[in-house]
Amino acid sequence: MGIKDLIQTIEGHGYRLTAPRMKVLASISSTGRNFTAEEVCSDVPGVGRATVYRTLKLLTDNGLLCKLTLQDGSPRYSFSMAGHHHHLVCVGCGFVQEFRQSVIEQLLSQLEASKAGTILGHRIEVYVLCPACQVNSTHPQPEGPL
Amino acid sequence: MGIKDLIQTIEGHGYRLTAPRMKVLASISSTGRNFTAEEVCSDVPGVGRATVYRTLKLLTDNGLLCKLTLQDGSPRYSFSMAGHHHHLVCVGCGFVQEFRQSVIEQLLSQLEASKAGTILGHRIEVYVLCPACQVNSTHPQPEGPL
DNA sequence: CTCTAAATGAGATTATGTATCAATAAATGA
DNA sequence: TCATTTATTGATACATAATCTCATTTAGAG
Repeated sequence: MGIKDLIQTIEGHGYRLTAPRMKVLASISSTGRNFTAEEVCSDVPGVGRATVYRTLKLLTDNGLLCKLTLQDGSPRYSFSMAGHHHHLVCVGCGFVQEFRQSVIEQLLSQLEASKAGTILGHRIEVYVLCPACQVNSTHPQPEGPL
Repeated sequence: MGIKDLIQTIEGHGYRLTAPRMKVLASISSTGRNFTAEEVCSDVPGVGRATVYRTLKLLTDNGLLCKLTLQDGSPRYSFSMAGHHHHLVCVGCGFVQEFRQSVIEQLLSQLEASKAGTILGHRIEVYVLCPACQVNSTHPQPEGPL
C-alpha cells in the first residue's frame, strides 16, 4: 500500500490532510509490514498518542487497515488488500497474509441453516509458523525476528 | 457445568481447594451463563481481584472455561463443554453456543496445502442475533437483556 | 501440630485504548 | 485577504482488562 492511496482515501472521504496525519501515514506506509499502535507512536515524535489512535481508527473504519488479534490476544494493524477476508498470522515473525476461502461461506450457511440465528459477523484468524520461520527454528538464531 | 466438576478438576490437578477459590467456583457455577471477570469480582466481595483472575486463568488453562471475544473486542468467559470447538455468540443477549463443523477442518487443510506454513492454532467466532433476540428486536422491550 | 510450599490480597504497573476540552489550524465565503 | 466556522490536535484524565510484586496467610503433608 503506497502512501498515495492512503492520502487519496483521507481526502476522498472529506477528511483534512493535516501535518500530524501525514506523519502517521508516512510512518505506516514505510514500515512495509504490520505494526502496533505504540510502534507508530514511537515513530512519530511530536504527534500526540490520541491522534495516532484516531488516525488508525479512521483508516480502519474506511477499510485501509485491519486490526487483527495475535494468538496471545495482543492487537496489531495490517494493511487491508481485499474487501472481506481473514488473516493468516505467522507466530514467529508476525507476517500477515490475507485469505478468502469458499469453505467459510459454506460454514456460515451451515450455521445459519441450523437455526442458530441471523449471522451478523465473524472473526477468523489462523496462526501459523511460516516457511521462513520454520527454517529459523530448525537453525536457531541468536535473536529471532519480531 | 456443576460446581462439583469444577472442584474435581481443581483437586485433580493438585491445586489447593481454598476458601477464595470456592467462592469463585460457586459464583460462576451459579450464574448459568457466561460472564466477565469483573462480574465475578463483584459477586465475591472479600476475594481479591488478582485471585479472581488467577482462578479464571487456572480454569481456562485446564479446559473448563473458554475466553471468548465479543464483536466489540471485549472478553467474556463461558463454560467449555466439548474439547475443541468454536463460538457462536449472540450479539443481543450474549448467549454462547459452541459448535464444531467439519468444514473448518477442510479450511485448515486447504490453507496448510497452500504452502502457508504449519498451522499452530486458530480463533473462530461467529456473531449472531439469536431467535429470541430477533423476537425482542421486532417487539422492542424497555430494557433488553445483557 | 508443625512446617513448607502454595495461595492470597493490596496495590502498583502494564497495555490498549477512549473521553474531555481548550487551543490550533484548515477550508469557506464575503 | 480576512473573518468565521468547523475539524483537528495534544495533554491529560479515565476506562478496561489484566498481570506483577511481595509480605502475609493458609492448606495440606507428615
